[in-house]
Amino acid sequence: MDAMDWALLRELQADARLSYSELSRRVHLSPPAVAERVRRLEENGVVTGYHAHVDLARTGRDVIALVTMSCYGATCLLLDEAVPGWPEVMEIYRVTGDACSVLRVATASMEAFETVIDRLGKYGQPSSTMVLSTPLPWQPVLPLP
Amino acid sequence: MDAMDWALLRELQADARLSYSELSRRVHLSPPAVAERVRRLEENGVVTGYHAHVDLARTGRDVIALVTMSCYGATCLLLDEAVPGWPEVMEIYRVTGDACSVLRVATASMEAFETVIDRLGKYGQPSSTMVLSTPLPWQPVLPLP
DNA sequence: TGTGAAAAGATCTAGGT
DNA sequence: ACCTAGATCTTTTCACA
Repeated sequence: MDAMDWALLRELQADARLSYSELSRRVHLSPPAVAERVRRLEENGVVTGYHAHVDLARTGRDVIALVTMSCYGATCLLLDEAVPGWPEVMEIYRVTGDACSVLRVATASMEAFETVIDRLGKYGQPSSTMVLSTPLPWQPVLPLP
Repeated sequence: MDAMDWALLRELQADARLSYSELSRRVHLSPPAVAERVRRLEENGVVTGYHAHVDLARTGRDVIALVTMSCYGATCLLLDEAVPGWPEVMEIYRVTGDACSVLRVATASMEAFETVIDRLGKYGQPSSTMVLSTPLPWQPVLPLP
């Protein structure tokens, strides 16, 4: 992970669709050398994927919430392989504290959100905090000073 | 937003670096037609960007936390344009409830995390929950049934 | 690790249905 | 809105430093 790798990460985090030749211009390296370095960043698991980001509101997901689950024991949500497949569940974090996990949930309506909460109730006690807006939806990973 | 748009969104969320010709094979449409539809999805703000995702642990960010900020009033964190620029702050959500916002923070060490908390203390009361692991780091936005 | 050059493949533009 | 086709640009491969 030298300065060149960080330069490539910076560019690919900002725009994952940049061509190798455009990348090569920006970091001052030949296209094959860029391709080789990017391949290694992928192989070493530094880059975990390239994803288009989608505006939730513009795709009909008007209700977004952070749901804190308290469900220690055999019924814990984290033990069920199926939950990460629910399309309303965008992220799951296992956390310290009174709760066991935090989920980011996005549904089309409050009614749809209610049925997700009902389904989550099988695993433990859900506690919901509604997201009003997202002042910072995403920030690239940069080298820390 | 017809079935073809959803097919393109599905593919570009799974792999943002797919070429238009590879996309055209997968959705059974000519490359120029694919390019035109993708251009419109970008223009309409449905697609907000294409981003390489980076493994935080493999880039030296060993401490991840969800920090809930209670800071209503003139000193509120959400009023300071500078905070979204801090490299340790990966996401900011404005939320309902006793708190005003939730931040996802990633630092190299507990010591570095402590200094971020100290800096956040200027805006209000931070309450930290540590992230032990991330069973679901990301889920694509799919059309809901 | 890196480069340069040639083959293979992708994109863009134009004209047509 | 979509397709085809040709010109241009990009990616990939490979010999070599």
